[in-house]
Amino acid sequence: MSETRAWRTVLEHIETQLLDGALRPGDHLPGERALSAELGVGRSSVREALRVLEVLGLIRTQAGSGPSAGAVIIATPGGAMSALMRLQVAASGFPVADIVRTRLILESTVAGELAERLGREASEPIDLSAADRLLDAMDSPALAPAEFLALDAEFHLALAEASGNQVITATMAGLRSGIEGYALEGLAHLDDWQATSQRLRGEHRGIVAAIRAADASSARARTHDHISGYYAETSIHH
Amino acid sequence: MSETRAWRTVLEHIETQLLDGALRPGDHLPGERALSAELGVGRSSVREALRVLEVLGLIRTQAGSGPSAGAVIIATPGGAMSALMRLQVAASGFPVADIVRTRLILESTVAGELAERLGREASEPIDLSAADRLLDAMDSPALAPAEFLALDAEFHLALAEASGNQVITATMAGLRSGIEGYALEGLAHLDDWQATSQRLRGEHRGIVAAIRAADASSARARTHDHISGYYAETSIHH
DNA sequence: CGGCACTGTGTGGTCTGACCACATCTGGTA
DNA sequence: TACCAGATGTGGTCAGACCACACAGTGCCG
Repeated sequence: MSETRAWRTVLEHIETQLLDGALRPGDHLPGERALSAELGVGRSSVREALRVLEVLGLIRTQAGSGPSAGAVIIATPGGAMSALMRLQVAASGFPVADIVRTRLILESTVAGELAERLGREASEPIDLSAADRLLDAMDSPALAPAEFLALDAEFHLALAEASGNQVITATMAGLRSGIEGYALEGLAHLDDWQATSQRLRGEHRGIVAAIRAADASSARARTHDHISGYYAETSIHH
Repeated sequence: MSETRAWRTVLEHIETQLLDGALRPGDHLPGERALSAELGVGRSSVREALRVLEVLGLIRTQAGSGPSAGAVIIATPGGAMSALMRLQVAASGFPVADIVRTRLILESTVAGELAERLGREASEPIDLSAADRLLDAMDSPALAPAEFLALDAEFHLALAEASGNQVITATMAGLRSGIEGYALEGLAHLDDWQATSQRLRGEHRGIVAAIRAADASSARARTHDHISGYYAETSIHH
């Protein structure tokens, strides 16, 4: 039973102190070398534990010396840890409907913002060339659904990238990958793939046109309709 | 560009392969020594990254050799998305500004939708009791910034949960954990914490009131102002 | 006397090399 | 054929060595 892995003991030690109140937000942790000696484990094990705590948002590390930035700092109250872990363990797949609704929110907003910015500031030009290129690529005749889907994904991501918000881009990439399978399955069962793909291509161009026209509300609406229509047609339900 | 911490490059490398589909559940990762050589980082850095992935439930490690238990295995069935998001946010270091902008979009929309649904459908009642409870908890006198921050995080998450969209809830949790450290730091440097906390509490109540009044546009605006005001005041910049 | 550059010290960040325990594979033996 | 001891390679861990950085003095110079 004493088979506990070394970094675990470090994690448990800190977690215990957090729950006890011995460590409170804002406190400094002992140095890595001190923890290592105190707990009888190697510094590398201490670091593995600290890395976990850091990624979980419980800790902030800062090199150098001095009071404000010398050691490691607890950044979050104790209960957050188990909560975070539970949350992440419980994540056994999201409902597709939730993914779609989130796409709607994010992408509509992105399209609207692009249009607004393009209308407002000429200083920092918005680069839609990537989107244009993908638009053309999707016009290739006899494109298989899977190939179209890949280009479509790139197109939507290109708009997000044009917006410059890395978080939205990454989130969209994640969402997309989460439903890729469903999306492909939906396309494969379509009655008239040719007609659908033509409609989707038209909608894509409409979105870009609305952005270029600096028509934010149209860009938002077209994006919204494009995505919701897509999932409605491909019969993707929760 | 060598600014990136070594273990992050490992994390990003694996994350990319996961999103690409190059690594699928059940696959074996290269050995720690191989990864170390391949990415040009030390084995200790590889281990720190693997430890994070393990705690996040994305990976299983097993000592020894042989096919079934030799290397490291991707253990995720596909629900890894929230873990991935948290990873992307917390580990790959997004600009704080992007995180804030994404919060603005997501949370404003959530508040607006809650208000709309509360006004429309009486069939499926919206449960705001958790939010109410946290509202009261935040009224405790002499609450330290860190404690307030924890309750604040729970409050915002409670609204997301009330909306029922699991993706948004998970994303918000990830975003939040990604900037917790910065947020705390910002609060610690405030001139008048008492006044600020009182204002924030008032804004919280205003948001909930707007939702209860089924006033979607007000709920959206109040949420937007609350969040953007918060980050403006705490001087959190990218 | 006041400010500024320099040096010392301790921290996290990283790499390397070395063990250990274990699961597996190998090959030889009964 | 059946079985068992060594070879092999993996993750788990440790110790030691640098580096870059942030700070606290220190002391020269204006």
